[in-house]
Amino acid sequence: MVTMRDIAREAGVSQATVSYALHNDPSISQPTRDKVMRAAQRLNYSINVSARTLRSGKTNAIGLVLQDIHNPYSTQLADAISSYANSRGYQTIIQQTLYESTNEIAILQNIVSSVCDGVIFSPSKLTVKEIQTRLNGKPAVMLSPIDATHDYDTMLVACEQGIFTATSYLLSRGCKRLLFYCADYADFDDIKGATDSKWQRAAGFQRALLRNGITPEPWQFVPDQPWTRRTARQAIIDTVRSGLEFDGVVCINDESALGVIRGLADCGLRIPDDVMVTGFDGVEEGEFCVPELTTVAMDFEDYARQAVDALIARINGDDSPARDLTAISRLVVRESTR
Amino acid sequence: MVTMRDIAREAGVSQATVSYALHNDPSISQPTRDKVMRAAQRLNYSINVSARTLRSGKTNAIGLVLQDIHNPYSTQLADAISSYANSRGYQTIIQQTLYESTNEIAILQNIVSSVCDGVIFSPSKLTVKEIQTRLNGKPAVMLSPIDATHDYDTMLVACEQGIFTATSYLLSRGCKRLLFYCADYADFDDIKGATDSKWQRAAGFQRALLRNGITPEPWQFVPDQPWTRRTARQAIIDTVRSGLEFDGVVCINDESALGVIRGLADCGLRIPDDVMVTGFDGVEEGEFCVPELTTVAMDFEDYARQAVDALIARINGDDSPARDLTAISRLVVRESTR
DNA sequence: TTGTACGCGTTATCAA
DNA sequence: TTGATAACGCGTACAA
Repeated sequence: MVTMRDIAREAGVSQATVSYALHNDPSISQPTRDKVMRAAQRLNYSINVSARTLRSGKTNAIGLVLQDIHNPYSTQLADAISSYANSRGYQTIIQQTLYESTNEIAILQNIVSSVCDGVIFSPSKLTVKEIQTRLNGKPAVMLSPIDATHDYDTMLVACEQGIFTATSYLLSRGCKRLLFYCADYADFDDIKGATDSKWQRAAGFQRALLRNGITPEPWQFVPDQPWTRRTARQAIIDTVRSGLEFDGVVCINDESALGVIRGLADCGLRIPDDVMVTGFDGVEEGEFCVPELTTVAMDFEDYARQAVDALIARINGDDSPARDLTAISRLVVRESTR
Repeated sequence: MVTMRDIAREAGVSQATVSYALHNDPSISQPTRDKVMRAAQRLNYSINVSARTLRSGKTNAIGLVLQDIHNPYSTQLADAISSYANSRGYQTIIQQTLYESTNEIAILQNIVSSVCDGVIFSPSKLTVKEIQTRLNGKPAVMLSPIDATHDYDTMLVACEQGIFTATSYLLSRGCKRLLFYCADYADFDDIKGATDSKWQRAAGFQRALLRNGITPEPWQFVPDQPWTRRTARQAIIDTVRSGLEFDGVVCINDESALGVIRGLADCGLRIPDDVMVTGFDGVEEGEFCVPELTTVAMDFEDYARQAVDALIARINGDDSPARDLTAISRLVVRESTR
């Protein structure tokens, strides 16, 4: 390994001079700087990141902790965040908790161990308070937490509003028997104040029905499932086979919607003629499936920008009160609705 | 930040004793160890990774450098590799070169800076020789390089064989007018020895035709394109509009195949009745698109295991001659063929 | 304008 | 069985 000492020897200066020269410190003369630069080139020098971090306390990296990167939403989010962080001079270290609190704890440990300067964290089992005690003062931005505290900047998605929009759209297109995929049935009064993203989405569905004079009924709710293509496909097949009649499915996210589309195809139902389908997220796959997916699309770039900007501000010492941030979303009408 | 010194003070021992105790060194007595452990718990200690790395020279991380993580193949590969590396006690740091040699160089710099103990590298512009000089002796495993050297273990995919299998299958199902998406037409003799994965795939297509007594002709080759859904969709639409008749498309990868399926749907053609389609990779999306995609599926777990095992062996000092490694692939027949 | 000296938190060697 | 002490490579106050 080539160190600054090696360059110093090669260039006939001290190690400190090398450090200054490589950082373009104005106190170094141009000839000396050139001499150092050339020596560094010749020896193929590259700085030791551990030593720099140990000395400076800065890593120039942010952590991105997601529950699971094995789905298009997460990978698209990771892509957007790492690209934008990069443009702001930060590396991104991506980790997944796989819905295990032990992993959450281990990752938090690791983050505090000066692996990164701050973290964008999507909690799954741990509450914000529990996270906070383990974070030991490291800056963090939370992604849709279970409990609403105001200790950290929080990225929100307008779930209730988005599903309300999608549902209203399906009603306006003539759907009479709408299904919501997926949530267990609950009274509107029980869920309308929920902070949990699942219940917010269910609430948006119910509000749209009520607004149109329809009282939500239990049959309209396909029971709670993991939000994956595989489970959605099977669940909708089972629903069709049960003999239930419906002409539209409001899906809780795009991945489920893709599974629902596939399951309806398995049953020989035509989309949108027999059944209309909407998603929620705006993942790329929705542009290329057959039929293309009508969805409430989030602006991933906007989301990434807001989250990363907030985190970097905190890293740089911003101590203003925690803020709630919401990314832009909009309805994108494609082929899965008429 | 809590350091070993703080624990030492808290537990009334020296800092070195703390280090030994935390590493379960047998020379520390049980009572002392307990005392230290409790103190560490109390203070919510977590080790400083930079200091450990600086001192030990080991990072317990591997780099994964891909050309582009914005596609299902790459994300699935990244997922498989990081999961398996994790099970072997290594963190994975994922980076993308975005097909820019400047990025490749910058990332190599960064890797050499003791950010990780070794790297799994997918070259795009740089030759293996160029990479080697910049790698400065760091262990590496190459993913399908442009030039075949034998300085590094190399992960190969049986491209020629795989496309041969897919093409042969379509011929056996009665296809008479096959298209290959996508490669510019070239004589079989020109390409049969190619190492480049694109030409290997084209060669597999041609060999299957020749084996069945068919002479490949230029009209069968849709011109070279980026391997994305979007370009494939447009290209196949243009091909149909040009009036060319065909009854099967052998696609160079799954993502292209998904675009082709979508483009054929745009043209009102039925799959597999009017046109059959095959892919190559085995990405998950192929199980859920309409129709499901027949493809030559690689075993991502097997691929990840071989690549990571080889790299870790090198990190641990294995200096046997470089080996070529090939992941298992097999034809998976689904709905896009009859 | 450049060099000296020290410390960041850890691990490893040697004494005690 | 434990404790001093010296590195690891870099950044920076301060001296020259």
